[in-house]
Amino acid sequence: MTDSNSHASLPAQSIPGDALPPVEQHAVQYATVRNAHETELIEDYVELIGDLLKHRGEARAADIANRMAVSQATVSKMIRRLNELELVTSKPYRSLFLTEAGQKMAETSRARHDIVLHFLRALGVKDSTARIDAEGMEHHVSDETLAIMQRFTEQQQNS
Amino acid sequence: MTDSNSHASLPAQSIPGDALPPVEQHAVQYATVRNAHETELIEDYVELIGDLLKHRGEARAADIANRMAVSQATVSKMIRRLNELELVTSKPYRSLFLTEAGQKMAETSRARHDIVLHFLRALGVKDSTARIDAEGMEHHVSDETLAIMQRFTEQQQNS
DNA sequence: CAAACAGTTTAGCCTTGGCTAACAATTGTG
DNA sequence: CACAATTGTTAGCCAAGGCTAAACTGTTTG
Repeated sequence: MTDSNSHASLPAQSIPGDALPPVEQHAVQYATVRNAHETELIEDYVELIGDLLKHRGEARAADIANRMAVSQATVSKMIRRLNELELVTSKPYRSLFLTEAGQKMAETSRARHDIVLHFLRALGVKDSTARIDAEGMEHHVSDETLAIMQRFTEQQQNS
Repeated sequence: MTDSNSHASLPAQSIPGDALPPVEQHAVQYATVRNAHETELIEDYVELIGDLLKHRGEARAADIANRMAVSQATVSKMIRRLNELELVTSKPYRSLFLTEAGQKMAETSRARHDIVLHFLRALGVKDSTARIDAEGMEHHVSDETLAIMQRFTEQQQNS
């Protein structure tokens, strides 16, 4: 399969997924993924907190624990980290709030998430699957790809 | 799967990414991602070992370390795990080999990886970006979405 | 054939992100 | 208003996946 594209210019490395990439490039791929993993969870929390604030007016640790299917202790520990990172403010036994940095992160994450989700739906993936896939994919989609996904979704809609 | 949209019945949840999903569904999303993370690294190793065997005839720990941009000690430890999981066989100071289970996993991973990579290229993402994104995305794409991606790529090519 | 070098493994450390159990504070109700 | 229920926190455990440093093989070569 897959000579790829037949007509375009593509002077790039392209070619099938056949040969091994050069070591340095390969290393960058893996390092990028590893890196993404470090921020992933943080972003998920911040994004969720943002959503809860928006739709519920408050974000309680218990809510987060339920929605993430994780123990309250885990959430509590995580909130301490988010505090240290100055992404949220929290007084014990009160709702959480996002700092400015937190809000910015929440918006960015939410936007990425929505673009990926809408793209998958536009592609023809059914809703429940799209939601799951989007949750996993969102942290691994580059800006370049994101832009293309968005364009694709728009085209699909005006048709 | 995948009649999808526009005309069909879809009584489903659909609608914008606007409302919060019901708690249980939300929980499943996160749990699925967490789960994927556990196997991700394993799959990456197995896939890479398979590729090295195929293209180089042997898979040495040093190679893996270089390509993954990780220390040799880390690789060594990981190989012990892969051994325990009966995915690879290794004699000390010799090349690695995949067990049957390992080969199967390598092929599956490789196939997923290629589908995602080719899809991204077909979408118009440039090669170097596509490689990075594919590396991160491959573990989070459902079979349903994968099938759709493959179909899309094929259509794109016969045009 | 011994020494140097490259490759591998082991030991021991660190951080993250889970968990349970026990305790503390807040809220809601009889 | 007291006390039960809910919610949050803390302590202490575990596994995974990194790291460096040190020890050990195996191979190459002077």
